[in-house]
This record gives sequence, structure tokens and C-alpha cells, in this order.
Amino acid sequence: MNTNIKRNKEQRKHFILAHIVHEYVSTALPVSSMAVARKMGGSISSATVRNVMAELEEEGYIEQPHTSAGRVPTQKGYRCYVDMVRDRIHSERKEAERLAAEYDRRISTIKEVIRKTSYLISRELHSAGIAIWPSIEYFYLKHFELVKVKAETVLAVLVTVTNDVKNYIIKLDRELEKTELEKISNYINSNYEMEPISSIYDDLKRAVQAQHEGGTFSAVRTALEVIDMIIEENIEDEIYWEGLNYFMDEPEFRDVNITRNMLKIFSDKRELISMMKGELPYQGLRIYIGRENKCRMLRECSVITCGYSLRDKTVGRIGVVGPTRMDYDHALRTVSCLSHLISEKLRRINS
Amino acid sequence: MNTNIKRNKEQRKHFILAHIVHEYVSTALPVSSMAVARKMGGSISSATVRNVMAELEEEGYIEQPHTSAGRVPTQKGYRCYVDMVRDRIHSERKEAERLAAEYDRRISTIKEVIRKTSYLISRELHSAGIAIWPSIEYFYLKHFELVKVKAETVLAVLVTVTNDVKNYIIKLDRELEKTELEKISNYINSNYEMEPISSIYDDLKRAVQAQHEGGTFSAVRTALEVIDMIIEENIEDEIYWEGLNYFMDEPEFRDVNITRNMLKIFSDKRELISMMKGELPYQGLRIYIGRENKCRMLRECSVITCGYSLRDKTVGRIGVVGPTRMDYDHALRTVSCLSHLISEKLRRINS
DNA sequence: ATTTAGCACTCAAGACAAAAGAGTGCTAAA
DNA sequence: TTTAGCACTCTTTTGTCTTGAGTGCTAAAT
Repeated sequence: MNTNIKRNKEQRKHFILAHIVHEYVSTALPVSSMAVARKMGGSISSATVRNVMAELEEEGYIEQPHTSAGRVPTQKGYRCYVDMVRDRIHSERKEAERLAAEYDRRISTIKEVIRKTSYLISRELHSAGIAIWPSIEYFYLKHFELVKVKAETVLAVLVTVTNDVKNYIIKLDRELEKTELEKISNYINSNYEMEPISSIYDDLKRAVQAQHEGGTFSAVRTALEVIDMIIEENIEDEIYWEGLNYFMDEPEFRDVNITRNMLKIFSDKRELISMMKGELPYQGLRIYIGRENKCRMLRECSVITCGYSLRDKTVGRIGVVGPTRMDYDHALRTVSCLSHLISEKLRRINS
Repeated sequence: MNTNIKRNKEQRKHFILAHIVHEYVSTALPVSSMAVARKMGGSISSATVRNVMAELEEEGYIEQPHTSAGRVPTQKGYRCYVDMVRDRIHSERKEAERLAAEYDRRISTIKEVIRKTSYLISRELHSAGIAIWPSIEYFYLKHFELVKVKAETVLAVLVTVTNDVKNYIIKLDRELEKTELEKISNYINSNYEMEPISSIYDDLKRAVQAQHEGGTFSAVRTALEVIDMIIEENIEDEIYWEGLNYFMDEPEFRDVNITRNMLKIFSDKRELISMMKGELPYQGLRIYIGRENKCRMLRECSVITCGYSLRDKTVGRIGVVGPTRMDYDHALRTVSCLSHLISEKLRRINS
């Protein structure tokens, strides 16, 4: 009996916290005890709400900007809220279908899929959508070709199963005949079609090392060099973002300094890249609220990311960067839903 | 004699206007008659300056933010100043060399050159650097190759003289044998090496039309299709910009609305693209001050652009977008100098 | 005919005070 | 345990005053 009552009180507390978060998220104004009481449908008076609020404040979930103001969620409060809703996330069927319909059938390469997704995230959540694409080594080889362009200039072309094309111009230190180039291409195509680029690389490396200065196996060594270069080269353009302009609509970005910081971090993409890459191993949703972010400039923001996969391996991440006062519910649903959609889409392209 | 004096007075007036522009550009504060008098080296009193300023105001070159403030150049004033300095622009040798040294020898494709240039502009002028790259049809063919990837899937690869590589995956309606593909590639390579893509396109088109349902000449038709697609496809990523973050350091962008507009226009690149493209035919410097911009959102900005050329044909543009209060002198010099550098660089890559 | 000194005038910006308003905490009653 | 009531606090707004920079005009000087 006693415990039952206590549980009820806990529930109510959480309910009130949720209300405060919800209200503050949409209005950006401190929310008062009266406002909450009204929202609770008159079942409780503002005075009671005040008592509960006092407790919540004591425990660090909410705070007052100043004595005579309403309450605002703290980052701990957001965290609690997120942990509450997180498990209940199952994107509604309608919403998922609506989003799925956005992907035009003409979108066929990963690059296009990822760009579209960034765009969708930013449009849906009115925040910045970000995404990193898979490193080339996770892709599966469809075709490899060395094209002789000039005496010692060779163009290596690599087509993946997702129809993404990578190319690289190589200047050799000696001239190779067209037939030699073909021999290399054929070797790779016949042995490694539908294999991930990374395992081709590993295989070739092993072969070269086993040979250990094995003289005439320079063909293999050349192929290895080429693939190594292609993997290296691919680092450009790893990350893509869209929707920075939405930040300007949020009151917390009235402060020019904060906006400046945001622009800086999005201009010089390195920090964002390392943040996303660091999360790569995890498939699921990841949420960083305010100071939970390792990156100092994102202390005023929240970041939600989710991995997407290619053949059951997590290869990339999409996500959203927005103000700490963010509609976490919606954001979690959207990011999660879109990452599933991408994985699905990639699976289909693959076949 | 009389005219001589008058000319002197005119000169002094221009000199004062130039001073006002110069001062305001660097401090962003209205400039007072005393400040100008001091700058003139005591050869003239503040009262006299005031008289001249009254004239300048009457003629619309400067204005007062409010009665008891100093003067600020109007857009007409900037325009007058620009027209004064424009002709005297000859980038100093030292500066040009310094900028030229920034281009690493490893930078070899146009894409890299253009990106680097945008970066340099933004860094030098503390504003946004923008650039459009040449449409593919202006490039010269180095090598063309059709690679059979799967039954009816063909990868077309086109390497330009600038080492830029374009590729496109094509699904044919019928299967073509490897030898047939080679025949097409060879035909193009042997006939059109070092020719601009556009003339290849024109030639093939003429050939196809002449044949007018000529049956077996389907090889040429296929090649035409491919090149057409490559030209079409190239539209993505036409424009590149960098250095948006600098805007935040300028006092005129304290106003959140203006910043919002800027972010919008840079996010949705279409307006910028059409602006740059519209200027394409002109090789030289183009300057738009404030309301002179066709684009409404750029009314608070000035835009300076300059074309660059490939084999004496203007194929692209670089430029800078900054606040109306911009160091026009420096900006004109930099943009002009860099565009020459690029043209030079492209010429060298070409050979 | 210009230029300059002198002075009155104007206006933005900052400081300060008072009033209004929103919301709370606490106490005592239900 | 909840609630009504009330005093209290602190921000925000509004209004007034002061200060100072800078001008425009006039009369004297060159």
C-alpha cells in the first residue's frame, strides 16, 4: 500500500517533468507551475505542482533561470526524459511510409542516399542533419579496371555493388602495357567479385608479404598499391551536412557567439568527422545532451546519431545536431526510422 | 585658372570620400569630420571638412545614421569609390607570388584548384569565397573508355586533360559485347583526343542526324547518348563556397535576420548558381554593391566576381560575398589576381 | 571667395528609478 | 496530503535625466 502510493507519486513526478520538457521544447519559455497544473487537466493545483517542482529542482532535474521565473529542464532532466521515452520508440507506420516515399527510385548510389537522408533529417527536425558515408573498404567489388591513359599514367576505376564509382589517377614509375594492365584487372575481377574491398586489400597484402620479394609478382604489388591509394584517397568528403540555416530560427542561437561557434565547427568538418567516426562501432541510437558531448563547441547542443548497415555490418552513421531544447521524441523516432530505411535501401541496391 | 581650382576641389572631395570609405570599412563606425581632418595631416580644418561632407551628403555619396553622428558611405558612395580604384588595380608582385605559392604542387584536378581558391579567397578577405567550375563540355578529352560491368550495365569513364575524371553508369536496353564497346571507345579516342567535349558532342550529333536512321551506325548513337548523359549528369556540385563563418565576425551580421537570410541563400545554392552562371560570359571583374544585386537576400552584401579561362575561353567564375562595408581595394586585387593564377594554372595542367 | 573658430543645437546611449507583472515559497487551513 | 492565500523576489518595461560626440550655422579672418 505504502509503496503503491510512493510509486504513484514517482509517476506523477515523471509526468510533470515530461510536461515541463515538452512545453519548454516547443515554446523555449520557462514553464510555470500554473501552466503545468492547467495541462494536467485541473486534477491538481498549482500549489501541489510547486511542491513537486521543488523536489525536482532539489534533485537537479529542473532549474530556475531566476527566482521569480518558471522552471527549465536541466541537462540531467533532458537525460531522464530521453531515458524514459527511448524504450517506447517505435516509429509509427504512417510516418515510416511517408519518409520511405521520399526516396525517389532514381536515387541509386550511396552518395545520393546519404545526401537525401541528411536533407530529410534537417527538414523534418528543423535542425542540422549530418551523415558519414561508409569507408570504401566496406563496399563490395563489382568491377575493377585499369585504363591506360598515357604512357605512364593509369586510371584505376573501381565499381562497387552499390554502383558507386571510385577512380584515381596513378603515375607509375615504369610503363605498363595494356595487356599487363588487363591481366591485373582480370585477376582481381575473377578472384574478388562480390568481395569487400577490405578483404581484397588484406589478401593482396598477404600475398605480397608471402612472396617476400618474389620478383615477377609485381602485378599483384601494383594492384595492391592501387587499392591502397583508392582507400586512402577516399577520405575526402566523408561527411555531409545540411540545414544549418534552421539554427537561426531557434532563440538559443540569438547569441551571436554561439552561432559563430556552430558555423566554425560545421565549416571545419574535422571535429564532426571524428565525433561520428568514434561512434561507428555502435549500431544503435546514441544520444549526447549538452555537456555530454566531447566536443566543447557542442556544449549548447544535443546530438543524436544512429548507425546504418550494409550486409549486417555497421558502416556509417546518420544523425541530427540541434539545440539542447530539442524534440527528443520526434528526433529519436526520425533518426532511428531513417537509419533502418537506409539499411533496407542498401540491401535492395545490393541485390 | 578657375577650372583648375574647381578640379582641385573635386579632387579633394574624392579624397575625402575615399577616406571615409576606407575608415568606415575598417572600423565599422561612422567617421567624423575631425577624424578626416586629422587623417589629412592638419592641412585642413574639421570645419572645412564639414562643408565638403555636407556637399557629399547632398549629392548622395554619404549619409548620417542620425543627426549627431559621423558620416557613413551610401551604396552610391561605395560605387563611386570602386569606380575610382578599379582602374588602378594591379596586384602587387609580392602579393601575387605569395598567393601563387599557396597552390601545392599536388593539386592537380580542377576540382582541387577551385576548392583551394575558394578557401584562399575566404581566408584572405575574411568573407565567403565562392566559385563555379566549368561545365564539362568546356574540357578537353584525354581518354574515353566504356567498361562492361554486368550484362547490360556499362560504365563510361571520361578523363579530361585536366585529369578530372567523370563517370556514369548506364543501363543499356540491349547487351553489347566487350569488343563492340572497345570499338566505340577507340573511335572516340582516336578521333577526338584533345578536343573539347562539346565539339565531340556536336560532331556526333551531326553524324547521327546525317545518317538519319542509318541502321548499323548504332555505335555512334550509343556514344552520343553516353556523352549526353555525362554532360547532363555533371550539373551536380556546380558551386562551391567556403568561409561562411567569417560573416559572424562582422558587426552588420549581429542582426539575426540578416544572418538567417545569408545562411538560407548559401544553404539552397540555386540562387547563387544562377547568379554566377548569369555572369559567365564576361571575363573581367564584376562588382555588385548592395541593392545592385539582383538577388534580394544579398541586398546587405557586396559581390565581386571574376572569370577564369581555359584556353582563352571563359569557363568559370570565382568571387567573394561580403558585407557592403568591404575592403574593395583588397578584394578587387585578390579576386583578380587569383583568377589570373587559376587560368595560368589550368593552362599549365593542360600541357 | 575660402577657410576657420566658436557656439548653440541635436540625438544616441547610458544610468538610474519607479512601476508592473510573473511566479515562487511558506504558512495555515481544509 | 492538498490547497488557498499572501508576502516576497526578481525580471522586464517604461520614463527621465545626463553625457558626449558631432554637426550646422554665423561671423570673423585670410
